[in-house]
Amino acid sequence: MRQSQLFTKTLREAPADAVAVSHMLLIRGGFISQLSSGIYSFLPLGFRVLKNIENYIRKELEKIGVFEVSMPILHPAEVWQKTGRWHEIGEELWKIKGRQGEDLVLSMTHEEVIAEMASNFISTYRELPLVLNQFQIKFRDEERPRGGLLRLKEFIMQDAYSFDKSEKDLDETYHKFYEAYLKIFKGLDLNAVPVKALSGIMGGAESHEFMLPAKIGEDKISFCEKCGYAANIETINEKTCSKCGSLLQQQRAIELGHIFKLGVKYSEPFNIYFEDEDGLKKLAVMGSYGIGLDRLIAAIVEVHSDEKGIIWPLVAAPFKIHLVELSGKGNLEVKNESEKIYRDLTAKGVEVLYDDRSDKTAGEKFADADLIGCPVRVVVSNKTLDRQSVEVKKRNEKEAELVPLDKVVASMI
RNA sequence: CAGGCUGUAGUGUAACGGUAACACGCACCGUUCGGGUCGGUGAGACUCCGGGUUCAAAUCCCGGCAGCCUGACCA
Repeated sequence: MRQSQLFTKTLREAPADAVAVSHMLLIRGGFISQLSSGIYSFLPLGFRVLKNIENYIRKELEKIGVFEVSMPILHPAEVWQKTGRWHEIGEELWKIKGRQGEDLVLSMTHEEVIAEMASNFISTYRELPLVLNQFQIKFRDEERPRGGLLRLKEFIMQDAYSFDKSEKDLDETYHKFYEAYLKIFKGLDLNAVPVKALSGIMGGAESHEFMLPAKIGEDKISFCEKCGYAANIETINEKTCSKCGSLLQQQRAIELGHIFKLGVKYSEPFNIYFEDEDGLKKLAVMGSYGIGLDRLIAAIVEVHSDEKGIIWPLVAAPFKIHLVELSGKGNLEVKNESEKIYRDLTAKGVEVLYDDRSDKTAGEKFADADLIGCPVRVVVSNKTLDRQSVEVKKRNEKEAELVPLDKVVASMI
């Protein structure tokens, strides 16, 4: 993509009301744009990040055998009344009226809808376990949205729902997600720690939250920096790590994901019965598993930035390579060589943001590249061409290196 | 929702109660070209909205609305 044509530009200063680092940088870099409190648009750069993360998570979850679906965000009140959550959940549940005066709910979560749907299809143990996944908008009428993307009224969630034959089978499915989530966060360079948690309005027996230690975090956890052990709700007052014995740190953390063993809380009201091997009718045992993608983006930026801007992990980066040409007004050789590299890399399927702007100085281009934070910056200038090469610098490293022109494309694939 | 803070151009900031200024950004001209070059010209604001006080309100008062921060809940 050519930066000269990119919608939206970077800002030198963050809006005065931005406090969170991620909020400031995402606004300054032109990733998001606020519509109102807790409601944001994704601009081209931000949308690419969102889609990259979504695709990454999708790939990882496909490995544990999920099927992807897409459920409505507009729900008839009846399904929410069936489980009692229509009344149980307070103001946070977004209720609206249809033109006939009928009550509707905006998708706060999808247990009800998936249970309603699954009840029509599950009939035998042979169909279990079943795991359905989606990436869908959630609406929550938050009392107080905050920190840019950290806490929103409307956000995208990866939410999966599992149906098992027994508690024991659910344990297995649950464990698969537990491991998959750890892997997903790790792949995004996030050191998230699982913490045993309360199930809250989701109900069910057991649940784990995946917490990322971060200054801006809203929750407190006891966390061992040595081995990654985190105290759960029962052991929150422990002083030392029960694994390695070192002192636990009280830390603020961001909740990135939450997994639940729901049991039969939803399968019961929706009659999700199946026939088991012995011909007996049994209730399917459910689990649910969710990650907030917008918050995930904010969290990445919170822990991966410096004073100059964002440092995206490879899988999240809007572009893998930021190609910067310093042709000034007239250096055709630099221009032509840059265009060629851009064409060649793009043809090979490499995602390149090409700073072809002719009205910007080198300093501005560098500042923007640092702010936007693509993992690799490639500079083409008369200086580098004198040596028949380009300059390659990783965003998370200090030193740049020269790469010969004839090896550039190959080295980037 | 309770408490607090703040609303001035796209962004950041000014303006004693005297009729809105500066920087960045944007447009144009020239200049410069490896870390936000320099100079010039120009466009851009019913000072959030509604009342009130006053000869006079961005400024003081009241009421709304909006945004942010602190709490609880959550991804």
